[in-house]
Amino acid sequence: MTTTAARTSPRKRAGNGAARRIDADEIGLDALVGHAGYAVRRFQIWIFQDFIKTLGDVDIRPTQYSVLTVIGANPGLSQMAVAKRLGIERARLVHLLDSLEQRRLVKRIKSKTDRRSHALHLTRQGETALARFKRLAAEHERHVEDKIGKENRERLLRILADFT
Amino acid sequence: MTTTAARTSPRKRAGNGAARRIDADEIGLDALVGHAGYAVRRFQIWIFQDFIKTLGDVDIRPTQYSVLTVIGANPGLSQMAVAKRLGIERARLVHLLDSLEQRRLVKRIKSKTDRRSHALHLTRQGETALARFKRLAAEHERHVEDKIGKENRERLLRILADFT
DNA sequence: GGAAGATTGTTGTTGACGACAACAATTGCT
DNA sequence: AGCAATTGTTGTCGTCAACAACAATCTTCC
Repeated sequence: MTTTAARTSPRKRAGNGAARRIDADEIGLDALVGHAGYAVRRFQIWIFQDFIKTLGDVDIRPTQYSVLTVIGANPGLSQMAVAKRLGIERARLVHLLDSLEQRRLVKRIKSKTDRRSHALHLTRQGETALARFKRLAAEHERHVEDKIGKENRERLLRILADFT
Repeated sequence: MTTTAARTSPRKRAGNGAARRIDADEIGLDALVGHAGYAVRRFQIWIFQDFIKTLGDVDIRPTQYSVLTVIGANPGLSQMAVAKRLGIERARLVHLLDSLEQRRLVKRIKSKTDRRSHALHLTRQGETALARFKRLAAEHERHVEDKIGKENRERLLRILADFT
């Protein structure tokens, strides 16, 4: 509770009113550099924006893409199973599926073994649409490579493999 | 537009109703593996939750911490400068500062050189509080190390250095 | 077999957050 | 002096996570 870490070299003595014009990128981040969370947050914003832009023509957002992909690879899953696997709240998945079902990409089929749950399937057009989405997503992934480098991207995927 | 990539090996024939119990982690992610965005999103969620939990006693969220840190390292900045540097909307920063000012951590001082803008400063208690926050944030960062490994964390920071 | 407890999908609320638009006060440009 | 740009502010809208409550339906246990 002493003063040791209190002030970490203020870069600019500001008696009171801000003095001269500040060039916006000469502002120190101090402790923020070295915080993984900050870097990851900024990167994630960049990556999502590029994804949304790249898949803009087909109007598919990252979460929607992840839902479609999982259903496509595991037809018949329940909403609970999809939600748990993707780390989405099941309350949230309801709206996502409402939207995807209105667009005729997904079907909710009443399960006969458990009448509480729905078995999720892609429609025919859902499957062909997903194929197109995957091509666009691959293009997005190439943008990531261009941004951080091919090797760095692979390194990053390896580091974060446990979180998938 | 053909059928090439349409269905990528559904792991489980689901005639209609979902058959047996699904063990929740035997669900394939298919194309999602290999997408940097997905891994980064999951990691970011983990990291934020740990940050919020670790700084739970002092009730400081990541964005608040970043604002305090930048002001602490660059006293006298305008709201515009802080917002631009951190990639926050200036509209959003208004509420953040309202909250931090109510908690007596930050002062808005009317600039004399530009009467539109405010010079942002930490209060006395803001400085001592930030020192404590930094210690807790360092503890959080240690959790990250425990999770992905010391070298991996450094590698990751190096890869994403451009985004800070 | 039947009561008690858990699960599934659904609806609704709250709060953090980003994206915009509009506005008054002030500054800068010319 | 006049007009465009900037700064802080207020407000709206949409996304998203976290909860809580509920009806219908399993599951468990006696």
